[in-house]
Amino acid sequence: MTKDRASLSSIDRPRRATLRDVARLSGVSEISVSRVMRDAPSVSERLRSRVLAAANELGYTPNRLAGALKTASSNLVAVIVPSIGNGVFPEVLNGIESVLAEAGLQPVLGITQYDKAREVQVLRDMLAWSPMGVIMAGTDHEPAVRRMIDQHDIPVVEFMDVDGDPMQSSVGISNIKAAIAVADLLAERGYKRPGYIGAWSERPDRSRVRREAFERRLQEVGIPLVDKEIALVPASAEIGAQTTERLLQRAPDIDAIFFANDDQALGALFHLQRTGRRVPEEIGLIGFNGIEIGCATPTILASVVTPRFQMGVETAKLLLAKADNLSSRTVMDLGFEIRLGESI
Amino acid sequence: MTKDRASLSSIDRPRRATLRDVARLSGVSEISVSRVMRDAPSVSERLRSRVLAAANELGYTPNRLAGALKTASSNLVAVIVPSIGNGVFPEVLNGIESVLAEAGLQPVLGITQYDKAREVQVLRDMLAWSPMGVIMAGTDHEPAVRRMIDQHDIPVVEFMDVDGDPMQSSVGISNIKAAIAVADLLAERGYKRPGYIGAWSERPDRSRVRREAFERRLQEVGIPLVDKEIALVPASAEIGAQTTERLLQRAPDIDAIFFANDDQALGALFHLQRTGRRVPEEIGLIGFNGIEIGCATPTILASVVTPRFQMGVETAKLLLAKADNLSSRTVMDLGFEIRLGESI
DNA sequence: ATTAGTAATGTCAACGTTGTCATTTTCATT
DNA sequence: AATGAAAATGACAACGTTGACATTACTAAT
Repeated sequence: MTKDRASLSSIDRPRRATLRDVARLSGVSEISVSRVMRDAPSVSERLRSRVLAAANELGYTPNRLAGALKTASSNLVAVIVPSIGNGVFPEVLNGIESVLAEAGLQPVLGITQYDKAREVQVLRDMLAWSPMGVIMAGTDHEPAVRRMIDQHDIPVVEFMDVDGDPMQSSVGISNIKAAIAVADLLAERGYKRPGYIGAWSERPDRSRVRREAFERRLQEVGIPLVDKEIALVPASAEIGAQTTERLLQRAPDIDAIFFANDDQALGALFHLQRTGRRVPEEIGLIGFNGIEIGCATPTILASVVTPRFQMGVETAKLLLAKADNLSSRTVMDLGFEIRLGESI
Repeated sequence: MTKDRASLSSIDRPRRATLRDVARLSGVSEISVSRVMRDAPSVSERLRSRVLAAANELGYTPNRLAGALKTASSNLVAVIVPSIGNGVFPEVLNGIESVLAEAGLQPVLGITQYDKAREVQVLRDMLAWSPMGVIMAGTDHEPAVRRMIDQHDIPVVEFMDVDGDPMQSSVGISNIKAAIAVADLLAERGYKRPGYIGAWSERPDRSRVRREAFERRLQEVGIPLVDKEIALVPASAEIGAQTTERLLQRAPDIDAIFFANDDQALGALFHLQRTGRRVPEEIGLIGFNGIEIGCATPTILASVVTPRFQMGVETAKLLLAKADNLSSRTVMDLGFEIRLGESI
């Protein structure tokens, strides 16, 4: 019964230093240490340096869990994307991160695998950490998502898509406008028998929206869609080659194809060239997203170039703005650009 | 002086429900609610359902900040990568996430921009959240990194590279072995005048390690490196074309090039074909990483195929294992595969 | 030297959980 | 019915921080 304190944690190894430890060592109060660590005002230079020295000596690291609990706010930002496999989300993420890091915020990553139910689960898990904001892809969610957001009332920005109805704000491009632009382009260039190729059963929904708009517009301009082929698996160059082959088997007279993504489009381009079909003379190709490699191919791939990095940047910036003014509502259409290339 | 409580938060809007609220509504103690929410043992079915009903009615979400503070442990995992722009880290991340999600863990993403000082800062910020583990790229860090890890004693797995000396465990491939394999391949195929192309001033260091091993081995097998060209900017297809052109300008008799990455290699491949040089007859090309698109090109790109997704998976699995047994030390060499393709 | 006003520091009580330990209930045995 | 053991529930005190408010130390004006 001699020893009475500090024998709780495992023998000897000093547990993580706390404010109290720093306070004791530097002979000031805990709150003063807290103020120094947070660069709060009203701290004398003398006290500050004394505290800093002690903190340094102990290797003190603030415990954000405690701080965030007390202040009911954190520097965490929930970032929810459907996937990180293909090239589009990493680039947006990159933009998001660059802005968040600047502002001292930390992204917590959630991946939904294009599964709406999972999205709800992921969001729930993230909200448990009281993030200061939420960034998520797309505007089409389970009702539970909106409820949760409302309850926590926390800023949210949805990115990718500007066609849908956002909970608060959205940043992206209009897939419908893009589809129309491509349809018009095909008509203008004199194509008569257009086809369409997609992947992964049109996940996410916005690719379906785009295709439907494409079909509608083609109808309007008098060159209705001849046929389409939607792969069941995620997009890839190889799948692009396969789906193209299948599509052309069924409808050999197709003279142009609009792809849901550049991976498939490139696969198709290479495949057609390999098998001796001339692009764009015999068949025109246009992809979607405008990935960098498409600019370097012997035949430059035509594509709808989406501003992915910028989208991330603007999304994050908008979130920061909303943190100050929650009620603001913004829909930011960043627009796209059609790179004509040589394949159409 | 009539009203006395609950008038703190903004008028009317109910703040987030807590355990206490659920407890009151269901007429049980807070700790019981806690137990139900955590699926702790020793809870009767009757109580469980009563609590669940109340929790549901209030839309209760546990506050992990409080829980984690109390238990001094979280389900957060710090994941620190140099970049998310190029194709390699997203794929690893993908693997990591798939395993973490399965285990109910959440990745917090930190990006260092290949900056060692920034890595320290990022790690510090993340440790403030008491993550249950840390995953970081590479084995070469500032001394402060190791100190922080030691102090928090927390499991860490370093991925990418298995040549260096890990803090605890590492998962990846040996860049040195890969470099040797490529050098040997070139010799074996009868190339006499090899060149090398890299990017971004050889960030990260492991690309430098690889090149040096490459040079050393070439020396050994009697076909010393003729020349190299390291771009100052990040890798891309376009840069690949430029650097190749520059290299060949200086040393037109180079008959094979080893690239630090596939983006540059593909850019080079396309560029050479565009400008009428035959690959591999006049010049052989081999890249690094084995990105998917390289398999689909008219001339299939030779490359060192790295198991990026698997690397992520094994890294995360290893972290989970270490969570149970902190002291375990493992170095897991996943190996690589050389895809010969048609460009060499 | 007194005063008033500001800057610097401190005390105390939360924030929402959960671990420990105490108490009560339940249930199979005798 | 009495007993004991196990299961179910609860009371209480932390976890490490910070906001509100109180106190003390300075500074400048009289």
